[in-house]
Amino acid sequence: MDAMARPSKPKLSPDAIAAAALKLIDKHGEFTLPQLAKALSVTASSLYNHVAGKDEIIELMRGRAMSAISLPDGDSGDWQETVRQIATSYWESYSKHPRLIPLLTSHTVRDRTTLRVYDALAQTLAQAGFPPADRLHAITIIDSFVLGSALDAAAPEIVWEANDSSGHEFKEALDAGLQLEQRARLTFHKGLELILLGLGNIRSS
Amino acid sequence: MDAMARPSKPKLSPDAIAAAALKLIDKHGEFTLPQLAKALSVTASSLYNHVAGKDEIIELMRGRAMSAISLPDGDSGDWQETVRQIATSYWESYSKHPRLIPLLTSHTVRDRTTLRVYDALAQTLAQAGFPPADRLHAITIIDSFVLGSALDAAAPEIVWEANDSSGHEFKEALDAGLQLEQRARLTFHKGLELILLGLGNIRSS
DNA sequence: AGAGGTAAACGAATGATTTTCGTTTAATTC
DNA sequence: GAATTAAACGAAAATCATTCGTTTACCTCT
Repeated sequence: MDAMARPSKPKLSPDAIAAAALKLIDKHGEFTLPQLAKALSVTASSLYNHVAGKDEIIELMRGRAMSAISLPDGDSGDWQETVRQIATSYWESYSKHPRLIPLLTSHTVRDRTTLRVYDALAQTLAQAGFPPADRLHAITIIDSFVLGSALDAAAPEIVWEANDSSGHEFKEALDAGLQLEQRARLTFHKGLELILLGLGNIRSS
Repeated sequence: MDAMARPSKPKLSPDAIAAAALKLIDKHGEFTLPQLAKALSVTASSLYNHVAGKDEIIELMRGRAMSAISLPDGDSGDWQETVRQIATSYWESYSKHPRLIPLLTSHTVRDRTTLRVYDALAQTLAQAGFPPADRLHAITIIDSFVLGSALDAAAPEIVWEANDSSGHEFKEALDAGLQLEQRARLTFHKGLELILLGLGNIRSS
């Protein structure tokens, strides 16, 4: 029982690695391979038996977040309701791990399940009568807003910490705000409604 | 002329460092101190005579991007036009260096000029009659969308590269798109108009 | 004009990180 | 039962951010 060689049951798996990494991200906002290895009671080099490297671990975490998005099965008849469900689930999934987002933004998408979301949106909008060009605009607008909102939720509160030189109009607005978490959710929904309304107007023009 | 000690004219300055770093970001999407030092014909340790470290260099780049945003002087009377100008300038500034955004998102804001933009928005909305709570919502929605849109411009085209398993509705939408650069700008403006319209409706309700 | 202090470069060294490689041993397959 | 594969380890290389001591130019004060 001295030199640990191959164990009876594998101690690692891509999924276990991703889960442990995500736990570190949630707690510290970052992770290193030594940290991750220690959390898994393993050496850093052992990880390479299951993943190609750090980049792949990040992609695995993206996959976890994206596959948690629930997409409607059939056509509900109300495209706005369908888009609302997709976008909300999208946002909620990322908001559960806000500190993961900065990692993802500096990284090229290689994940397969990611496209699933765009496909669902495209299909819904197509059925609603959006021509191809408008479809792309709508998807991009929604995607931008969801990502931006989630990023906003990830940003530490200090971002909004008004200093002495800032006008009272901004301070006043800040005081009216709720806690960060509640505020982010409420603002997202307000913005989403606003966008859905606007998209409806565009379609019928 | 052997051992380079203090030169007659300083070879470095915080501004020169930030400019060189930004050039590296634009080209490679990242930068290391050895790279940066080589670009400036200097050793890495010399940088520490002008900046506190890598974090401060990133903050300097944020400052460059934010101070490039032009804010309207007085009240134009049309709050929507004013917000449009601010948001557009905001977006344009970041879109000139799209690959900088991921760096900034994983970083706490320490920059002074950043608040200037939020202040201008708050002031404009206050004059337009938005109560404090609505003001915060509006600012957050705009901020989220601008950042998300700029991030979208930063994402490499591969993000949208539909694979075999994706539905034809999405592929069709992609084919209708222009080049990445043009499309990003057009979509941003469409989305912005949509939000401005929605904010107007909210206000008068 | 000379002296003392500060500024700004360098090179070397430190500690952390990602990644690769060779070795060992358990499990599986023929 | 022999051979191959899988999965751990430890050691070592490459790169990075940062610190430190040294050297020398510039500036100020007397």
